[in-house]
Amino acid sequence: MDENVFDDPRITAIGLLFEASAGLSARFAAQFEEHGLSPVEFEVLMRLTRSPGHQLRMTDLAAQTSLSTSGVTRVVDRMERDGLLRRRACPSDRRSSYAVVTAAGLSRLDATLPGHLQIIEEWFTGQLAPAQLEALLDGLRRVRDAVHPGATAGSTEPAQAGQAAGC
Amino acid sequence: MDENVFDDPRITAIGLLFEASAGLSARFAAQFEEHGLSPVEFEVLMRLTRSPGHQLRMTDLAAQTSLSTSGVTRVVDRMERDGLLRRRACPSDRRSSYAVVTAAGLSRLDATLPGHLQIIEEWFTGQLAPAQLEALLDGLRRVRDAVHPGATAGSTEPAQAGQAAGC
DNA sequence: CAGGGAATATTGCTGTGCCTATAGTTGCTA
DNA sequence: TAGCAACTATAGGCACAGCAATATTCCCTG
Repeated sequence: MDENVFDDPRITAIGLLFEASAGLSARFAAQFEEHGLSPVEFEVLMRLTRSPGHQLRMTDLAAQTSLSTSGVTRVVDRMERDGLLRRRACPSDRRSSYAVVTAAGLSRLDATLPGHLQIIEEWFTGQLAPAQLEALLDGLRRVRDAVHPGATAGSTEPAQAGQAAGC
Repeated sequence: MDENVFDDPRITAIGLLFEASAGLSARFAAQFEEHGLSPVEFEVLMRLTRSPGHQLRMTDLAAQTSLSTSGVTRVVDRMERDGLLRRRACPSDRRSSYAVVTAAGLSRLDATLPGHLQIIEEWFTGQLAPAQLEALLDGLRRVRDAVHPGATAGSTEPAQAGQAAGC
Protein backbone atom coordinates (compact mmCIF):
# COMPACT_ATOMS: atom_id res chain seq x y z
CA MET A 1 0.00 0.00 0.00
CA ASP A 2 0.99 3.60 -0.44
CA GLU A 3 2.78 4.70 2.71
CA ASN A 4 2.26 8.34 1.86
CA VAL A 5 -1.44 8.40 2.56
CA PHE A 6 -0.56 9.40 6.08
CA ASP A 7 0.70 12.71 4.77
CA ASP A 8 -2.54 13.29 2.92
CA PRO A 9 -3.86 16.71 3.93
CA ARG A 10 -7.25 15.18 4.52
CA ILE A 11 -5.81 12.85 7.12
CA THR A 12 -4.02 15.73 8.75
CA ALA A 13 -7.16 17.82 8.81
CA ILE A 14 -9.36 15.18 10.37
CA GLY A 15 -6.65 14.37 12.85
CA LEU A 16 -6.55 17.96 14.00
CA LEU A 17 -10.29 18.10 14.44
CA PHE A 18 -10.40 14.93 16.47
CA GLU A 19 -7.39 15.78 18.59
CA ALA A 20 -8.74 19.15 19.54
CA SER A 21 -12.13 17.69 20.26
CA ALA A 22 -10.80 14.78 22.28
CA GLY A 23 -8.47 16.98 24.26
CA LEU A 24 -11.28 19.27 25.27
CA SER A 25 -13.52 16.33 26.10
CA ALA A 26 -10.92 15.03 28.48
CA ARG A 27 -10.64 18.40 30.23
CA PHE A 28 -14.38 18.57 30.54
CA ALA A 29 -14.70 15.08 31.93
CA ALA A 30 -12.19 15.80 34.65
CA GLN A 31 -14.05 18.91 35.72
CA PHE A 32 -17.43 17.17 35.61
CA GLU A 33 -16.08 14.49 37.84
CA GLU A 34 -15.17 17.08 40.47
CA HIS A 35 -18.88 17.72 40.72
CA GLY A 36 -19.90 14.08 40.61
CA LEU A 37 -21.19 14.17 37.06
CA SER A 38 -20.33 12.11 34.02
CA PRO A 39 -20.24 13.82 30.63
CA VAL A 40 -23.53 12.29 29.58
CA GLU A 41 -25.14 13.30 32.87
CA PHE A 42 -24.01 16.85 32.32
CA GLU A 43 -25.42 16.78 28.83
CA VAL A 44 -28.74 15.46 30.08
CA LEU A 45 -28.85 18.14 32.74
CA MET A 46 -28.16 20.82 30.13
CA ARG A 47 -30.76 19.56 27.70
CA LEU A 48 -33.45 19.30 30.30
CA THR A 49 -32.70 22.61 31.96
CA ARG A 50 -32.82 24.52 28.71
CA SER A 51 -36.18 22.98 27.86
CA PRO A 52 -39.46 24.58 28.89
CA GLY A 53 -40.37 23.51 32.41
CA HIS A 54 -36.95 21.92 32.82
CA GLN A 55 -38.39 18.71 31.48
CA LEU A 56 -38.48 16.50 28.41
CA ARG A 57 -40.08 13.23 27.40
CA MET A 58 -37.72 10.29 27.50
CA THR A 59 -37.92 9.89 23.74
CA ASP A 60 -37.18 13.53 23.08
CA LEU A 61 -34.31 13.44 25.50
CA ALA A 62 -32.87 10.49 23.59
CA ALA A 63 -33.25 12.37 20.32
CA GLN A 64 -31.43 15.40 21.66
CA THR A 65 -28.57 13.47 23.15
CA SER A 66 -26.48 10.85 21.47
CA LEU A 67 -28.17 8.16 23.55
CA SER A 68 -30.68 5.51 22.54
CA THR A 69 -33.97 5.31 24.35
CA SER A 70 -32.77 2.45 26.50
CA GLY A 71 -29.64 4.40 27.26
CA VAL A 72 -31.79 7.29 28.43
CA THR A 73 -33.78 4.96 30.64
CA ARG A 74 -30.65 3.94 32.50
CA VAL A 75 -29.08 7.36 32.75
CA VAL A 76 -32.31 8.74 34.14
CA ASP A 77 -32.38 5.78 36.52
CA ARG A 78 -29.04 6.77 37.94
CA MET A 79 -29.75 10.45 38.06
CA GLU A 80 -33.11 9.85 39.70
CA ARG A 81 -31.42 7.67 42.27
CA ASP A 82 -28.97 10.52 42.91
CA GLY A 83 -31.82 12.99 43.23
CA LEU A 84 -30.85 15.12 40.26
CA LEU A 85 -33.91 14.18 38.21
CA ARG A 86 -37.39 12.95 38.81
CA ARG A 87 -39.81 11.08 36.57
CA ARG A 88 -43.23 12.55 36.03
CA ALA A 89 -46.09 10.76 34.31
CA CYS A 90 -47.60 12.51 31.33
CA PRO A 91 -51.26 13.10 32.17
CA SER A 92 -52.50 13.10 28.58
CA ASP A 93 -50.52 10.12 27.28
CA ARG A 94 -49.88 7.32 29.70
CA ARG A 95 -47.19 5.89 27.49
CA SER A 96 -44.98 8.90 27.98
CA SER A 97 -43.12 9.99 31.03
CA TYR A 98 -41.10 13.09 31.64
CA ALA A 99 -37.69 13.54 33.13
CA VAL A 100 -37.75 16.69 35.25
CA VAL A 101 -34.77 18.43 36.79
CA THR A 102 -35.02 18.72 40.56
CA ALA A 103 -33.80 21.61 42.64
CA ALA A 104 -30.76 19.51 43.49
CA GLY A 105 -30.15 18.99 39.79
CA LEU A 106 -30.34 22.67 39.10
CA SER A 107 -27.94 23.58 41.83
CA ARG A 108 -25.57 20.86 40.72
CA LEU A 109 -25.59 22.31 37.24
CA ASP A 110 -25.14 25.75 38.72
CA ALA A 111 -22.09 24.58 40.56
CA THR A 112 -20.61 22.93 37.50
CA LEU A 113 -21.21 25.52 34.83
CA PRO A 114 -18.78 28.28 35.85
CA GLY A 115 -15.82 25.93 35.77
CA HIS A 116 -17.05 24.47 32.53
CA LEU A 117 -17.23 27.86 30.88
CA GLN A 118 -13.86 28.73 32.26
CA ILE A 119 -12.33 25.65 30.66
CA ILE A 120 -13.87 26.52 27.31
CA GLU A 121 -12.50 30.00 27.64
CA GLU A 122 -9.08 28.87 28.69
CA TRP A 123 -8.49 26.08 26.21
CA PHE A 124 -10.62 27.01 23.26
CA THR A 125 -12.16 30.39 22.68
CA GLY A 126 -9.48 32.24 24.61
CA GLN A 127 -6.75 30.67 22.51
CA LEU A 128 -7.85 32.48 19.41
CA ALA A 129 -8.07 36.05 18.30
CA PRO A 130 -11.68 37.13 17.72
CA ALA A 131 -11.37 37.05 13.95
CA GLN A 132 -9.65 33.70 14.05
CA LEU A 133 -12.31 32.28 16.33
CA GLU A 134 -15.00 33.55 14.04
CA ALA A 135 -13.37 31.91 11.05
CA LEU A 136 -13.11 28.64 12.90
CA LEU A 137 -16.72 28.77 13.99
CA ASP A 138 -17.82 29.58 10.47
CA GLY A 139 -16.01 26.55 9.20
CA LEU A 140 -17.43 24.33 11.89
CA ARG A 141 -20.89 25.65 11.25
CA ARG A 142 -20.59 24.79 7.62
CA VAL A 143 -19.35 21.30 8.36
CA ARG A 144 -22.09 20.81 10.92
CA ASP A 145 -24.73 21.84 8.45
CA ALA A 146 -23.27 19.58 5.82
CA VAL A 147 -23.04 16.50 7.92
CA HIS A 148 -26.48 17.41 9.24
CA PRO A 149 -26.73 15.28 12.32
CA GLY A 150 -30.22 16.59 12.81
CA ALA A 151 -31.48 15.37 16.15
CA THR A 152 -28.17 13.74 16.99
CA ALA A 153 -26.90 16.86 18.71
CA GLY A 154 -28.85 20.01 18.02
CA SER A 155 -26.95 21.96 20.60
CA THR A 156 -27.70 25.44 19.38
CA GLU A 157 -31.17 24.51 18.25
CA PRO A 158 -33.65 23.11 20.74
CA ALA A 159 -34.39 20.56 18.03
CA GLN A 160 -38.09 21.31 18.18
CA ALA A 161 -39.05 18.11 19.89
CA GLY A 162 -41.58 17.31 17.22
CA GLN A 163 -45.00 17.44 18.77
CA ALA A 164 -44.99 17.51 22.52
CA ALA A 165 -48.54 16.22 22.16
CA GLY A 166 -49.72 19.13 24.23
CA CYS A 167 -48.70 17.43 27.44
CA MET B 1 -30.05 29.67 37.87
CA ASP B 2 -29.45 31.96 34.94
CA GLU B 3 -31.38 30.60 31.99
CA ASN B 4 -29.31 32.62 29.57
CA VAL B 5 -26.13 30.64 29.94
CA PHE B 6 -27.34 28.54 27.03
CA ASP B 7 -26.89 31.51 24.78
CA ASP B 8 -23.36 32.04 26.00
CA PRO B 9 -21.09 32.19 22.97
CA ARG B 10 -18.76 29.72 24.61
CA ILE B 11 -21.54 27.16 24.82
CA THR B 12 -22.39 27.77 21.19
CA ALA B 13 -18.79 27.38 20.16
CA ILE B 14 -18.17 24.14 21.97
CA GLY B 15 -21.47 22.83 20.70
CA LEU B 16 -20.43 23.48 17.13
CA LEU B 17 -17.12 21.74 17.60
CA PHE B 18 -18.69 18.66 19.11
CA GLU B 19 -21.52 18.46 16.62
CA ALA B 20 -19.22 18.64 13.66
CA SER B 21 -16.91 16.12 15.21
CA ALA B 22 -19.67 13.73 16.21
CA GLY B 23 -21.34 13.95 12.82
CA LEU B 24 -18.17 13.04 11.03
CA SER B 25 -17.48 10.24 13.48
CA ALA B 26 -20.83 8.72 12.69
CA ARG B 27 -20.15 8.86 8.97
CA PHE B 28 -16.80 7.25 9.47
CA ALA B 29 -18.16 4.50 11.66
CA ALA B 30 -20.73 3.54 9.05
CA GLN B 31 -18.09 3.28 6.36
CA PHE B 32 -15.70 1.33 8.59
CA GLU B 33 -18.44 -1.13 9.31
CA GLU B 34 -18.81 -1.81 5.59
CA HIS B 35 -15.30 -3.18 5.76
CA GLY B 36 -15.78 -5.04 9.03
CA LEU B 37 -13.83 -2.58 11.13
CA SER B 38 -14.72 -0.65 14.23
CA PRO B 39 -13.41 2.91 14.61
CA VAL B 40 -10.81 1.87 17.14
CA GLU B 41 -9.70 -1.02 14.93
CA PHE B 42 -9.22 1.36 12.06
CA GLU B 43 -7.21 3.66 14.28
CA VAL B 44 -5.03 0.80 15.45
CA LEU B 45 -4.47 -0.27 11.86
CA MET B 46 -3.49 3.27 10.89
CA ARG B 47 -1.10 3.73 13.78
CA LEU B 48 0.63 0.46 13.22
CA THR B 49 0.88 0.80 9.48
CA ARG B 50 2.42 4.23 9.66
CA SER B 51 5.04 2.98 12.11
CA PRO B 52 8.37 1.53 11.00
CA GLY B 53 8.00 -2.15 10.24
CA HIS B 54 4.24 -1.84 10.53
CA GLN B 55 4.58 -2.65 14.21
CA LEU B 56 4.47 -1.09 17.64
CA ARG B 57 4.86 -2.25 21.20
CA MET B 58 1.59 -2.66 23.04
CA THR B 59 2.41 0.19 25.38
CA ASP B 60 3.32 2.56 22.58
CA LEU B 61 0.18 1.62 20.74
CA ALA B 62 -1.81 2.49 23.83
CA ALA B 63 -0.04 5.83 24.10
CA GLN B 64 -0.81 6.68 20.49
CA THR B 65 -4.45 5.71 20.65
CA SER B 66 -6.95 6.79 23.23
CA LEU B 67 -6.95 3.31 24.72
CA SER B 68 -5.52 2.09 27.98
CA THR B 69 -3.01 -0.73 27.91
CA SER B 70 -5.64 -3.25 28.86
CA GLY B 71 -7.86 -1.90 26.13
CA VAL B 72 -5.06 -2.45 23.66
CA THR B 73 -4.63 -6.01 24.89
CA ARG B 74 -8.23 -6.79 24.06
CA VAL B 75 -8.40 -4.96 20.76
CA VAL B 76 -5.28 -6.74 19.61
CA ASP B 77 -6.86 -9.98 20.80
CA ARG B 78 -9.82 -9.44 18.52
CA MET B 79 -7.78 -8.27 15.57
CA GLU B 80 -5.36 -11.13 15.94
CA ARG B 81 -8.28 -13.53 15.99
CA ASP B 82 -9.50 -11.91 12.77
CA GLY B 83 -6.09 -12.23 11.19
CA LEU B 84 -5.49 -8.50 10.83
CA LEU B 85 -2.66 -8.40 13.35
CA ARG B 86 -0.14 -10.73 14.84
CA ARG B 87 1.78 -10.62 18.10
CA ARG B 88 5.53 -10.86 17.95
CA ALA B 89 7.75 -11.28 20.97
CA CYS B 90 10.46 -8.68 21.42
CA PRO B 91 13.76 -10.53 21.38
CA SER B 92 15.63 -8.04 23.53
CA ASP B 93 12.99 -7.47 26.18
CA ARG B 94 10.78 -10.35 27.09
CA ARG B 95 8.32 -8.07 28.83
CA SER B 96 7.41 -6.39 25.58
CA SER B 97 5.52 -7.72 22.66
CA TYR B 98 4.79 -6.18 19.34
CA ALA B 99 1.59 -5.92 17.41
CA VAL B 100 2.39 -6.37 13.72
CA VAL B 101 0.07 -5.74 10.82
CA THR B 102 -0.42 -8.80 8.65
CA ALA B 103 -0.88 -8.81 4.90
CA ALA B 104 -4.58 -9.23 5.50
CA GLY B 105 -4.53 -6.19 7.75
CA LEU B 106 -2.76 -4.12 5.12
CA SER B 107 -5.18 -5.05 2.39
CA ARG B 108 -8.11 -4.39 4.69
CA LEU B 109 -6.77 -0.93 5.35
CA ASP B 110 -6.17 -0.49 1.65
CA ALA B 111 -9.77 -1.33 0.97
CA THR B 112 -11.05 1.03 3.60
CA LEU B 113 -8.93 4.12 3.04
CA PRO B 114 -10.27 5.40 -0.30
CA GLY B 115 -13.80 5.58 1.01
CA HIS B 116 -12.56 7.15 4.19
CA LEU B 117 -10.72 9.88 2.35
CA GLN B 118 -13.70 10.43 0.15
CA ILE B 119 -15.91 11.01 3.18
CA ILE B 120 -13.47 13.51 4.60
CA GLU B 121 -13.42 15.28 1.28
CA GLU B 122 -17.16 15.25 0.88
CA TRP B 123 -18.21 16.30 4.36
CA PHE B 124 -15.29 18.26 5.66
CA THR B 125 -12.48 19.62 3.56
CA GLY B 126 -14.58 19.89 0.44
CA GLN B 127 -17.18 21.97 2.24
CA LEU B 128 -14.81 24.86 2.67
CA ALA B 129 -12.97 27.22 0.42
CA PRO B 130 -9.21 26.75 0.65
CA ALA B 131 -8.68 29.92 2.68
CA GLN B 132 -11.56 29.05 4.96
CA LEU B 133 -10.24 25.56 5.47
CA GLU B 134 -6.81 26.92 6.27
CA ALA B 135 -8.27 29.29 8.85
CA LEU B 136 -10.17 26.47 10.48
CA LEU B 137 -7.13 24.23 10.57
CA ASP B 138 -5.05 27.02 12.04
CA GLY B 139 -7.57 27.44 14.79
CA LEU B 140 -7.75 23.73 15.46
CA ARG B 141 -4.00 23.49 15.48
CA ARG B 142 -3.78 26.19 18.07
CA VAL B 143 -6.43 24.55 20.24
CA ARG B 144 -4.74 21.20 19.86
CA ASP B 145 -1.40 22.63 20.93
CA ALA B 146 -3.03 24.40 23.85
CA VAL B 147 -4.87 21.43 25.18
CA HIS B 148 -1.73 19.45 24.50
CA PRO B 149 -2.96 15.93 24.76
CA GLY B 150 0.57 14.79 24.14
CA ALA B 151 0.49 11.05 23.68
CA THR B 152 -3.29 10.98 23.78
CA ALA B 153 -3.59 11.40 20.05
CA GLY B 154 -0.48 12.60 18.25
CA SER B 155 -1.99 12.08 14.85
CA THR B 156 0.29 14.26 12.84
CA GLU B 157 3.28 13.47 14.96
CA PRO B 158 4.37 9.84 15.32
CA ALA B 159 4.70 10.71 19.01
CA GLN B 160 8.26 9.41 19.13
CA ALA B 161 7.43 6.33 21.08
CA GLY B 162 10.02 7.17 23.66
CA GLN B 163 12.78 4.60 23.46
CA ALA B 164 11.98 1.61 21.36
CA ALA B 165 14.70 -0.07 23.39
CA GLY B 166 16.45 -0.98 20.18
CA CYS B 167 14.17 -3.92 19.64
C1' DC C 1 25.33 -11.22 42.56
C1' DA C 2 21.30 -10.51 45.34
C1' DG C 3 17.43 -7.68 46.05
C1' DG C 4 14.25 -3.84 45.39
C1' DG C 5 11.81 -0.79 42.44
C1' DA C 6 10.16 0.22 37.73
C1' DA C 7 8.13 -1.43 33.53
C1' DT C 8 5.13 -4.53 30.67
C1' DA C 9 1.28 -7.21 29.47
C1' DT C 10 -2.60 -9.67 30.95
C1' DT C 11 -6.88 -10.82 33.67
C1' DG C 12 -10.99 -10.06 36.77
C1' DC C 13 -14.32 -6.90 38.00
C1' DT C 14 -17.29 -3.24 37.18
C1' DG C 15 -19.76 0.21 34.67
C1' DT C 16 -22.08 1.68 30.62
C1' DG C 17 -24.30 1.69 26.23
C1' DC C 18 -26.61 -0.55 22.19
C1' DC C 19 -29.76 -4.03 20.12
C1' DT C 20 -33.66 -6.79 20.59
C1' DA C 21 -37.61 -8.34 22.80
C1' DT C 22 -41.52 -7.24 25.70
C1' DA C 23 -45.48 -4.94 27.85
C1' DG C 24 -48.57 -1.30 28.01
C1' DT C 25 -51.01 2.59 25.57
C1' DT C 26 -53.03 5.16 21.81
C1' DG C 27 -55.48 6.10 17.68
C1' DC C 28 -57.39 4.51 13.46
C1' DT C 29 -60.53 1.54 10.91
C1' DA C 30 -63.70 -1.96 9.71
C1' DT D 1 -67.01 -2.26 19.41
C1' DA D 2 -63.09 -5.06 18.23
C1' DG D 3 -58.86 -5.45 16.07
C1' DC D 4 -54.59 -3.76 14.49
C1' DA D 5 -50.58 -0.94 13.66
C1' DA D 6 -47.69 2.59 15.63
C1' DC D 7 -45.59 4.50 19.61
C1' DT D 8 -43.38 4.63 24.37
C1' DA D 9 -40.69 2.96 28.01
C1' DT D 10 -38.33 -0.75 30.08
C1' DA D 11 -35.70 -5.28 30.77
C1' DG D 12 -32.35 -8.85 29.29
C1' DG D 13 -28.33 -10.15 26.83
C1' DC D 14 -24.12 -8.75 24.72
C1' DA D 15 -19.92 -6.04 23.65
C1' DC D 16 -16.44 -3.22 25.09
C1' DA D 17 -13.41 -0.18 27.85
C1' DG D 18 -11.23 1.40 32.21
C1' DC D 19 -9.26 0.41 36.87
C1' DA D 20 -6.91 -2.35 40.01
C1' DA D 21 -4.46 -6.42 40.92
C1' DT D 22 -1.06 -9.88 39.31
C1' DA D 23 2.94 -12.25 37.25
C1' DT D 24 6.96 -11.72 34.81
C1' DT D 25 11.02 -9.28 33.39
C1' DC D 26 14.41 -5.64 33.47
C1' DC D 27 17.63 -2.41 35.53
C1' DC D 28 20.12 -0.35 39.07
C1' DT D 29 22.45 -0.34 43.46
C1' DG D 30 24.73 -2.24 47.36
